[in-house]
Amino acid sequence: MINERQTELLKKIVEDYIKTARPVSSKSLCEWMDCSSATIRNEMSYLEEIGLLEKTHTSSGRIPSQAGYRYYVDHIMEAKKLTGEDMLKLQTIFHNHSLMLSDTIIKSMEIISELTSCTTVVLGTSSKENRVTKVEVVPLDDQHMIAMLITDKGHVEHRNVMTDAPYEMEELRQTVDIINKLIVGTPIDEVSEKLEFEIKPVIGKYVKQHEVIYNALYNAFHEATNKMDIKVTGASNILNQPEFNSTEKIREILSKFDDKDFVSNIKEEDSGINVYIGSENEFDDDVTVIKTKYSFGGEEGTIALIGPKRMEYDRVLALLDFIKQNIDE
Amino acid sequence: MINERQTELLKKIVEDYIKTARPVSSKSLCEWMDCSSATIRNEMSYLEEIGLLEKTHTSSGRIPSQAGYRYYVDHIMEAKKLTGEDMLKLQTIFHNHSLMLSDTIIKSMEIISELTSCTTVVLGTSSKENRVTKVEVVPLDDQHMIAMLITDKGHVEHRNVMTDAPYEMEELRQTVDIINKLIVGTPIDEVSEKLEFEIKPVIGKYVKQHEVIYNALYNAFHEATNKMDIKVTGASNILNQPEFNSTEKIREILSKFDDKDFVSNIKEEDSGINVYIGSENEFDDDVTVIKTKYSFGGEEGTIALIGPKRMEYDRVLALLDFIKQNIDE
DNA sequence: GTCAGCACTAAGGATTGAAGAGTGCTAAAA
DNA sequence: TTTTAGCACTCTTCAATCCTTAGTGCTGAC
Repeated sequence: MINERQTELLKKIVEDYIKTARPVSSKSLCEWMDCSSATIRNEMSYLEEIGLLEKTHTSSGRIPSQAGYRYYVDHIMEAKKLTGEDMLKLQTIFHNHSLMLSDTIIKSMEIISELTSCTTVVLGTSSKENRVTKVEVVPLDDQHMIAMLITDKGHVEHRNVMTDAPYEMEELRQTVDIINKLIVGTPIDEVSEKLEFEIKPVIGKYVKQHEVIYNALYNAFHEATNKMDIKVTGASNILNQPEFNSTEKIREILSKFDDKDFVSNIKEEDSGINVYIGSENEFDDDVTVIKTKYSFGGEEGTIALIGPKRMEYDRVLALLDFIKQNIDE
Repeated sequence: MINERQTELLKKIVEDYIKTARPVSSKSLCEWMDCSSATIRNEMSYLEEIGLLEKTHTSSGRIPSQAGYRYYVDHIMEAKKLTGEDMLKLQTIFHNHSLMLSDTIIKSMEIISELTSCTTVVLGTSSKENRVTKVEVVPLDDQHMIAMLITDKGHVEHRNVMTDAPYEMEELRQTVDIINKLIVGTPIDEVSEKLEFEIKPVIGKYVKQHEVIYNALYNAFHEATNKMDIKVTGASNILNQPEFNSTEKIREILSKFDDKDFVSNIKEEDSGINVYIGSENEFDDDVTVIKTKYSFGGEEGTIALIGPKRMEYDRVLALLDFIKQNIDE
């Protein structure tokens, strides 16, 4: 479809534009291509014709179109090694073993956000593979308690619970015993169901105050097994990018970052590292979203990076790849 | 210092400016004050002379100066009741008892942020009054475990821990038993100390693998008792305010919101609801910070609201007061 | 296929002019 | 002594205009 020289040219234009954020003119490439600007213009107009380049106005230089970026990412760009500097910054975090995995991920994404002036998102859920290891309830007073749920993969959720009426300690103990006997080993996405249809009747049989205690605990565990952690880091870093210089655009993008339901849509299904450029993503036509799934033990989630279409694809991919590798240890 | 008519005038100017975000002209107040614009100009120029008003340029209308806002807040503004609408939106949250307190606070601050187009901050710590109720450790495999610490006021912290070398289950159990026997009742700010100087020697005496297990647990509990929760909500809402219409300003403010160390400085010492206008706060000369301490059971923290100096002080104060009241139940 | 040359286009910046919204000041009226 | 009408003056805002500059497209020759 496009010959070698055109490929080289496209590569150069994409990379120049990524670096400078200004349309690339034919003249600026004369020296590099060792020919006149007219020749380059001929090639450029061909690349424009087939949709890989575009102009911002009739007499401007060329910038890559969405398809141009796509072609660059798919066919031209070479995988890059991390620079020593980038690697160093991340490694110190992964070598700090006292951090929880989720904190490690969040911290590294913070760093990536700074390194690349993009915004990063970490979506965590505990996966279906998690099974309940233990349920623990610590009473506080006669109407409050803490309910904890621990899974075999090391995930912990806890909720402060208030009952609608005072309860008896002994009855609470009984209830928890029953739950523990019946629930251990249940995959967490089946916990609510199991509580309602299998465990509730048993409790009803043995415990007097079953209504009050069961309801409170059911709510706590139901919530705990259905929550999704969302962490957006470095939302302001993306403002360093010259394309976000209108307050309108900023408002638009940032309010999307604030919208949890919207952000949680970023969740990735595919297992590789995938690049969604412009309209290919649901987020905004002016950004590129790069995302990948991770899973370690029972923690499972998506990490994503959001930046201008004009982003350093090779570097960003190298960084994400490094993180992904490290999560899988 | 200023007579009644001047007070009325200042009040009107502040409130008009808060509403419209435009300098208030003498002519626009003629009808309201039932006199000519010249008379109003005379009064205005006096208020300017004593520093309560200022102009944006020689022939503009007047806007309140920082001192003007201060005077308004201290001497003129009347406490306002919440409107039914505002109250309704908040009440539904406070009546949902299945939420943890901290979630309730965060949710209500989200709503306030939206209602007022300000950004809100919730800083939570578990106070010194929290005492350890129980320490629980759940082993995952021979090098991983979950360490949990529960306080009498219902605060829970947990960490996934990895030891430097494999450990024996039995030894872990012994260690945890010892810790539990000695640590219950300790105020959480003394936990690290107690572990190091009183508990470590005992463990050393009875447990073979004490180094490996103790170190891992010490790190977990040390971190857990020193952490501070920071939650910034509605950072993008503040962008609706017309004063934040330059990308420079936006960048400046938002990057401060992203800086956790900076945000944690907002912590409030005083117990009332306090208003810090412009240079009175550490945040930025162009904003007002309103903050107050809350404490409920052992949870203690600060809630703050950050917006333009031109904010609806009466409404914001009423909203914060309502939350404060509700936290204290 | 490459290139020099030229006509053409749009953006960006500087300048100008007119309109509008205010003020300050002064002298007269109340 | 306070209020007011009137006027000169200041500054902002907006649109129109002009110039410069950085590009392109095209053509015809090499």
